[in-house]
Amino acid sequence: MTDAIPGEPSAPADGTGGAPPASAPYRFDPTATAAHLRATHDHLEAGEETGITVTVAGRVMLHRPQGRLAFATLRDGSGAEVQLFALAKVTEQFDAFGRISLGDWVGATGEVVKTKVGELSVKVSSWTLLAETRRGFGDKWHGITDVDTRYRQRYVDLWANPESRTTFLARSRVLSLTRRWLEDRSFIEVETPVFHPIPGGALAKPFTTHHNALDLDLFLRIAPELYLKRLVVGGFERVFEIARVFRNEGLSTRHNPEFTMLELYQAYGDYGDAMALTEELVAHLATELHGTTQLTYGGRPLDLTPPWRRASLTDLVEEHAGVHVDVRMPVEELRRIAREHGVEVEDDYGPGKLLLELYEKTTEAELWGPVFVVDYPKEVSPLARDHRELPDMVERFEGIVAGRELCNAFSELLDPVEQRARFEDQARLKVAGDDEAMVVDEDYLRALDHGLPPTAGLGIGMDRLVMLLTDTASIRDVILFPTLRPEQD
RNA sequence: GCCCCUCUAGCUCAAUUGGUCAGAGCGUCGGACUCUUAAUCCGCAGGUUCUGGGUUCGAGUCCCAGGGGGGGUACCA
Repeated sequence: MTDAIPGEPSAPADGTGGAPPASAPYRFDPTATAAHLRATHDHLEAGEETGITVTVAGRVMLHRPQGRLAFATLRDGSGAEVQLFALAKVTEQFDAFGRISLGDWVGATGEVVKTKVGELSVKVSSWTLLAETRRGFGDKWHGITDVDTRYRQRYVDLWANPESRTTFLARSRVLSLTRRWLEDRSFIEVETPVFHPIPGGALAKPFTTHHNALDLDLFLRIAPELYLKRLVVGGFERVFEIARVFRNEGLSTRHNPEFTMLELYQAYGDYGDAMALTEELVAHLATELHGTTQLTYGGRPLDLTPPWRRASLTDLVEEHAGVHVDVRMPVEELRRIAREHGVEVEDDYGPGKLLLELYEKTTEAELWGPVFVVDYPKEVSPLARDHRELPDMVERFEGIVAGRELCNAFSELLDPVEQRARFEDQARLKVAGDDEAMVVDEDYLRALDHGLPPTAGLGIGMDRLVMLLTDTASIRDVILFPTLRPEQD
């Protein structure tokens, strides 16, 4: 209805004009959604009228004024579209209806009908402009394909590209279904601090910030793990948190500096329970979203049907690198094997680190999965409990799905004395220059002193899980507002 | 951090080997039209070709630097 000014706001400096129009109502009461109308009135014959009056509201996606008639296609929050059908004889302010612009928000009241050619419509008796667009709305056929615009102006992407909308609705469902599924199994959802005085629970570089009143340096959490286990000590036997975590690392199609991690802890369980829980949860989500656990990802089949394969890390290395390795081999031999397989090694790598490097460089990328990679070296797993059979190993697994890590879990380390020793090993690495190593968390050790029962712990990258379930290639396609460099004028 | 690719009206895209090439469709604005479906038809407006240098008689096109974005790699769960 107004001049859409390309690129720049057109509103006069005095603040008059522009959206929303002065005439916009303060509230509006739609009585039906487009999806509802389609579901209930699709059977109408062409030309049939119902006598039923409804009020709808949404954004104008197409507009076809035609003399004494005018049509507009309205899309609303239901994601569906319904046609508005205006006639000079029937519709109030008919002339103005003919000047609606693509992208305007319109509310309209009228009878549910099908036009002579069979299009379900609201025959508009009265209508109101709820907001007008002052920016061009994008190509009505191609939508918005420029990825910069899609990420920076998600509000445009969501309207212009239905598949984007579908993906984010799927994300919302995944979170909702996950909560319900866990609550049905007696897990309670908790919230733990985002500000940590000591970064912990994972090996990663933190963001730092400062609290002025306390004159205190704080870290944005890299994982909620240590707080959640404190809650198990406190008697919350099954807890979970859907936690935004922050890691000061590179960006990629699989990495965003802030991302969402589901962590859960289950008292009296071990890592075998965590595997069962993981595969059941993921299968449940796939079934709810797609009606099947047989999916495709990036054009490749992906069968999420439980049970998933379980294979030890060392067996997988043998399978893919063709070499038998064991964490108890002499460190020189492991170093030689690693070098032979083109793995760059540092002098201070112990046997466990060498084994992990060998696995990550030769094997991990070859795995499509789903597969649980089971049993990791103690040296690289400071929070996991000693393996009940294998020396120098811990009860830990990672789930690899579609060639990438989806989750990480273990039988939790319970013993405060052992935990202190692990922390101190980490602290030595930190001093030696490893800025991802952990530091000693005295309060966490004190919590363990109070007694942590046998506990299974699990962390799932929810962004990556949503990628799997929506068949999207980049994590930016499942994060509404991904981290980008700021625009500059 | 490093490497490669990319950036033209609001949107989607064109512009032989550097040579009136700055264009089209859609959208916007104005007009016509009583059942349209990406409606159709007529008309107007709309660009510092990401920015800044350079080479050249001549640069959207080639070179350099910077910026945004994408992909890969490194680091990284």
